[in-house]
Amino acid sequence: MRGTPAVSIRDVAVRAGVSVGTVSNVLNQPEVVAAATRVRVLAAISELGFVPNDAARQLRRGRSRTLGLVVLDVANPFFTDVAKGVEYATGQAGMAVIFCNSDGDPAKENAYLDLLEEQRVQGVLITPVNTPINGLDNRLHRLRNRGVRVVLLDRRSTQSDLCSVSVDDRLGGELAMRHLIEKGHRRVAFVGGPHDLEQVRDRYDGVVQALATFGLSEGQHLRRLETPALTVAAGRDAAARIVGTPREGRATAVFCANDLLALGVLQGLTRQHVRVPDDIALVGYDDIDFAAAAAVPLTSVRQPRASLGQTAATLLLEEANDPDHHRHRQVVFEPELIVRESSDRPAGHAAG
Amino acid sequence: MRGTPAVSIRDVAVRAGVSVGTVSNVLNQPEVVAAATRVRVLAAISELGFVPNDAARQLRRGRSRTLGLVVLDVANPFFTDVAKGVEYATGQAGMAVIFCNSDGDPAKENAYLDLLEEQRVQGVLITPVNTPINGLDNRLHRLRNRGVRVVLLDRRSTQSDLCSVSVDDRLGGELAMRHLIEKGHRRVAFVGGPHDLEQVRDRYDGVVQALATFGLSEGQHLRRLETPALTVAAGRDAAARIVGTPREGRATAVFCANDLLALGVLQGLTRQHVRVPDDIALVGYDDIDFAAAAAVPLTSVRQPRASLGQTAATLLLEEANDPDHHRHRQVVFEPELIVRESSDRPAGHAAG
DNA sequence: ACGAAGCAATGAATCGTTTCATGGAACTGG
DNA sequence: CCAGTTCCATGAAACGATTCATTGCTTCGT
Repeated sequence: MRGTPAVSIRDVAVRAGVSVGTVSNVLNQPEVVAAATRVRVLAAISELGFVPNDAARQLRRGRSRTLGLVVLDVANPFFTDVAKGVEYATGQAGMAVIFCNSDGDPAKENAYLDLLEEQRVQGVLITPVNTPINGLDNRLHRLRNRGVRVVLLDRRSTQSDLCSVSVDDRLGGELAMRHLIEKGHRRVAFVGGPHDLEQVRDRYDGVVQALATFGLSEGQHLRRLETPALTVAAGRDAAARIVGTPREGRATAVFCANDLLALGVLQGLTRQHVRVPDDIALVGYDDIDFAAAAAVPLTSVRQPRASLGQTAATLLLEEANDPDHHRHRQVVFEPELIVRESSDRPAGHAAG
Repeated sequence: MRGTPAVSIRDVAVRAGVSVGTVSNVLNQPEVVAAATRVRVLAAISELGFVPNDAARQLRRGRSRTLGLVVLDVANPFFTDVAKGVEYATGQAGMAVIFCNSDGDPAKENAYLDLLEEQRVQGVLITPVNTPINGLDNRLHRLRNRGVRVVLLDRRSTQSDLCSVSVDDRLGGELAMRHLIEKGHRRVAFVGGPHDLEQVRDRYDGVVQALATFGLSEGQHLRRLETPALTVAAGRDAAARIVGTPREGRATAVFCANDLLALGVLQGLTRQHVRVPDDIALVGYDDIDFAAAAAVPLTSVRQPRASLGQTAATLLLEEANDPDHHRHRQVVFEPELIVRESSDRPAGHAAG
């Protein structure tokens, strides 16, 4: 009942009446083996149900067939979509992904990096917990020195000695704000925070940029509501603050630094019987699946999530396959504004 | 610049002036090594930055330190939460998880199982694409015969030779329906499908059971709307059908087989200016995070997702650590009704 | 008919660990 | 002082694959 003793390449060799080297050749470079022999070996493999032991192969070859993906939160749809992109690219190349969840905790991140190093992964795709300000953090640096390739995910590498794949957050903010301005909104609230998150800052800068483009002053047309986190609860609170202000000075549109905030704002507004988009327009960021699924479908800035993952994986494989000619690249994707009902009405046309 | 040649246990041995066996002992059973020696070896390890090669260890030991998790969809919050539970349990035990996404495609599932077999994983936690009607499907059977332990996730094993971890869907349906009946609803729509999904059927059966408990007839009080899938779009369509029926005969409450459907129904109703819960009460299933985040917070049946994953992993580790005394178990969790605003109003009290 | 060349297959060495039989040193008690 | 224990450390074998120098056959050209 307990597992049958594992079948090794040696058993296959015996069964097929050839040497182990030949079996290995059938597996790895079938073209050098005579057709008749190959057929015989394949038959033996299938009769015995032989499955190669990857540990042995890896040991001999010196490198593994896997790569690590370290994200901040598995439960975040953003990262699962990125993961799908990674999976797609690696699947094509016959590689496996070890999916790790740092949960934003540096200790967990470290533990996973250790594990990945023990696994001798070909490389690591990572959204680091601590944004590497000046080049890489020590830990990642050490990894690289050991021959583990590193690609930053959703983070822009400031140094050119490292591949990175990110999205232009400034542009995203600008797109969203231009849309609201064009719809006629002149009092807009920006909801997001903490403001020292690079992504929040960049999106805000884009907003300011859009105002400038239209010759509108920041002080007069923009109100910034800082939140303690990018969560639904924080959005709900922000909505309360917005509704709390007298109607005359109240923003006619809200742009949130991510969709969770926007969903929270929507919930808060709904609770206070403020209608979206009739009374207040709403724009989110990320275009997670639930943005389109909201009670009022949410306008949002879409990031090419799957492409992010796929490109990151491709860069890594590229470097792995030809380390000598590899030039590190910093790929920056452009986000796209998806207009839906939550902002699709000219400002000030509240239908009673 | 390219990676330094890897440091092996032999280098550590030389540096510390001991034999390789001793270094290995420091790593695996420190207590048998004299304190002074141990200190010296540990110093050498840290000076050289030695990281053990897991492939070699695995090859020698014959088993790996990893386990596979195969789910139907990484992007589904249900599975990511399960994954978190798995991760928690395995992290405790110092094991790694290879997270695989079958996407409901038998071919992908198969490819991943091959890969996991090559990795010689200790075991596999899987929600199989094809529900194993009579015991295991061939593929999983073969795996088991090879010594790979298998635990079914979110599927009940009908045979006692296999561990499984699932949730009582019938009870979940019953809880939801009792709640609606107690709130005074007497015309309820059940939205879900396709009806040959076991989970949909079980939840429906629970609903019928609840009606019976209250002595209410199925024909008179229940209307079943079958959907082609458990998606937001399908929910939206269902809402249109509900709103399409004349007010007198219209359901006063809707129970959806999952939260995606419920969110779709909510969207559809909102679009038609039907208010929830004032005009129609709404109950979902799964209690995904976005249920609480909906414009009208959704009542839903919560499944202990993380516990599912954690328990599955624990069962597997248990079996792995002591195969001889292991008794296969089929764990069935109880779901819990989380009442929120979407159903928290007595029937027929529409506020104008 | 003989040497060269080409093609297939061989089998030993190797990767980095763990494991375990063996050995030596240091103690113990009589 | 010796036999018996205990305690540590040693070093070679083994895990299952890949790799490559070597060998054995054919075939070909002359």
